[in-house]
Parts: sequence; C-alpha cells; structure tokens
Amino acid sequence: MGTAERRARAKENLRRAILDAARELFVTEDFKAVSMRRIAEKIEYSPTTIYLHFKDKEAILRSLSEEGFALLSARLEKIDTPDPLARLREGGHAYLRFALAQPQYYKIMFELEDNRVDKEDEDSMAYRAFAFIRRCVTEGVAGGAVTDAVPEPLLSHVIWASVHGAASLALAGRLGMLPPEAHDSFFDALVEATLRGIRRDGGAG
Amino acid sequence: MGTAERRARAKENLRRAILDAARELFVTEDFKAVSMRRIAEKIEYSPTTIYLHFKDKEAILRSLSEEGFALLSARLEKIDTPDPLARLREGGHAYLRFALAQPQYYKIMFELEDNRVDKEDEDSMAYRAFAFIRRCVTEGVAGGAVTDAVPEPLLSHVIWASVHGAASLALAGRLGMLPPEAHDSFFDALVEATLRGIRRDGGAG
DNA sequence: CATACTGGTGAACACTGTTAAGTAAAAGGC
DNA sequence: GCCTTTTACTTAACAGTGTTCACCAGTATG
Repeated sequence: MGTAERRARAKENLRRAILDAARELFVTEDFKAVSMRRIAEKIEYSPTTIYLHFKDKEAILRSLSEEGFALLSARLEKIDTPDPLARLREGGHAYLRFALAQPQYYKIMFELEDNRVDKEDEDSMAYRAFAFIRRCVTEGVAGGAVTDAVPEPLLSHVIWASVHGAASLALAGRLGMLPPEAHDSFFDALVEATLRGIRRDGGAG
Repeated sequence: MGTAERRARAKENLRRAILDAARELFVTEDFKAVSMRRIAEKIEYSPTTIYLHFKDKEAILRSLSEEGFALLSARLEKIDTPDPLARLREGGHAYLRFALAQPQYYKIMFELEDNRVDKEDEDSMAYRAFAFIRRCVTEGVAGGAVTDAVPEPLLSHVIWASVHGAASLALAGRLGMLPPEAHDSFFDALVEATLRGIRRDGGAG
C-alpha cells in the first residue's frame, strides 16, 4: 500500500513545517514571539492542527532545543586537533561563539523547564555535545595532562559549567560592567583559567 | 504638612505590599504563577492599581531580582575569613547554596530580559555581590596568591562565570547525568578547579 | 465654593495555550 | 458501488494573560 506511506510522509512533512515555522519565528524575532497561533498562521493551518503533531507548545520548544544541541555538537565534532587540551580550548571557543551567534537557541537549550535528563538518554543531542568534552578529558587523563584527582564525569561537568557560565552571563546581559571590546579577552581568560584548573601540573606551562 | 507625609507613607506601604504579594506568589509557587491579577487579589486591590506603583510587570520582577542580589550579598558579606583564597572558596559554596535554596530568586536574577547594566550603577545589589569577588581577587593579587596575568575585572568575571555556570546547570536540570548524591562533590570540584585556575603558582598546593 | 489633583476602579482590547465538539474526505470491508 | 470507520482538520469556546482608557469619588488648593 503506497497510500499509508504517502500519508506518513505527509504527516512528517507537516511536523517539519511546524518546526520550521517555529524556528523562523523564534530565530528572527524572539523566544516569546513563538505562539501557537502565529505558527499556525505561518503554515496556513488551524492552531489546533498543531496538537495533532505535538503534545503541547513545550514539545515544540524541546524539539528546537534538541536541534540546537545538534548544531552545537556538529560544530564541536568538526574540531580535529589531536592534543586533548588544545582541542578543549578550541571547543570552548566554538561553544562560546555558538552561544553568542544563536542566543535564541542557546536560551531554550538551558532555560526550558524540565530538561531533566533523569534517564540515560544517551542518544540525546545534549549528551552528544557533552561527549566531546568527555573524550577530551579521558584522553587528557590517559596522556597525563589532565588531573585524575577528580573522577569522571565530574571533571567534564566542571568544564561545561565554566563555559556555560560565561555564555549565560553574556546572554543575560550581566557582562555590562565589561566594555564590549573586552568580552573576547574575558572569554579567552575564562577558557585558559578553566584549562589551568584541570591540568595535572596546575599549568605552569 | 503631615498629610503629605502620611500619603507618601501609604504609597510606600502599598508598594511594599505589592512586592510582598509578588514574592510570596513566586517563592511558594512558581515564577510563572506571578500574574498581575493574582497579586491584585492578594493585596485586595484592583489590578490596575498596581500600575500606579510599577511601570509594568517586569518592574516588579526587577525589584525582586534586586532583592535576590541583596540576599545573596548579605550572605557573602557575612564571610570574614582573612585569607582571600579561602574566602573565595567559602563564598563559592555560599553562592551555590543560595542558588539551590532560592531557585526562584536565582532564576529571575539571571533569566530576566534586559538586565543590561550598561551604566555604572555601582549601588545596585548585583554590583555589591560582585564586589565580594573583586575584593578577594584584589587582595589575592596583592598578596601574591592570585595571578596578575589577567587584569581586573576580567578575573573576577571568570570566577563569577564558573560558579554561576554550576548553579545554572543545576537549576536547569542539566546535572541529570550525575546522581544527586554526587552534586555536592561536583560543586566542590568546580570551586577547587576555579581556584586552581586563578592561582599564581598554578595551584600545586 | 469651584477647581484641580489623587488614588482607585470596571470594562475592554488584544493576546495567550488548550480542549471539546463537529465536519468533510478518504480508506477499508463487503 | 455502497456503507462504515477512521483520519485530518476546523470552529467555537474556556480560562486565563498584560495593559490601557475612561471614569469616579474624595481630598487639597486657589
């Protein structure tokens, strides 16, 4: 039966159209500008139709959040620097560039209620982005460059927290005390301090 | 004229009542549960009355945000450990305890739109909390324990970012990969790594 | 005493997310 | 080809949201 397939395809298409419309709304305007009615208007369907494809509005935003993590991990995985610490450095800067370039994505990735990844959803995109850090740390520990005093995955979380903190402060407008031209130096200093903090030798070099 | 004073006092009282009602709503329930109508109901006034005391809803939330920073800086300023690095360590833990104990406060302190502290509003409570870090850093640099390779206030922002990142990840539910009993170890590891990252000697001690 | 100002309100506007009930069309069974 | 069931979709409505405007009573001031 080709009909069932065609129907499934149409369904998937509409689902994608909804996500596309929502993404365009919240990337070009604001995160608060995404309303069910505006999405519906954009896809030229009734608002209630959306509920046939997504449980509620948050489900749409969660999808976009996942999309954001996919974009982020794609950027991270492009980095092929052999040395784990140097790779972490590049990864940190790539992370911050992403957050600043895609603030709307970044916000829903971390400000959404109930991200709670209780279970081992190891194929989530967030997990995948995090895996970049974990690989660097594991290699770094194996090579002796990174401290083994803090067991994994604690150390990877420490790195993530530092970089996320910088991104979060910047997006929250809490870097106002720093002149804009100093932001890059700040990001640089943060990445370097973080690396020093996890080095085995304390990072005199 | 006593009448003008009495009127001013009544005005101030109502302003406080509004803030009290809003705080109780968003502390006991949720940040999203704070609505103008529910505040009005609590203070037994019409919703429109609130607009005679606050420009809009965000003005109320900004006041509460400021209140949150006041609570935080009060906690920090209690710490009187002489050694700057040890004081930073204690401050970091106090900061994290505050964020976990008052998640609603913490969220509006950093998730509110337009916190942009462009100008030198040096008497804001956020500035005051930040000054705690700056004092530690300045003393630390003077005493030789803290690196002088990164000029202030960059280094203080680095510290703030790290600790805020940990708090933010925790509140966003992004620590789900860690078992709950490991969270304290994580916070500990983060504070220690941050301190190592800013030490002059790289922190072999 | 008339005027102007103050504090407060009810009704309304233009939204929001979401649900229940209903409809037109396509698919499946005979 | 007809009948029934399922699918896709919509209209109307509910219960809220922030905010504004026109209005009104009471107080202070000329």
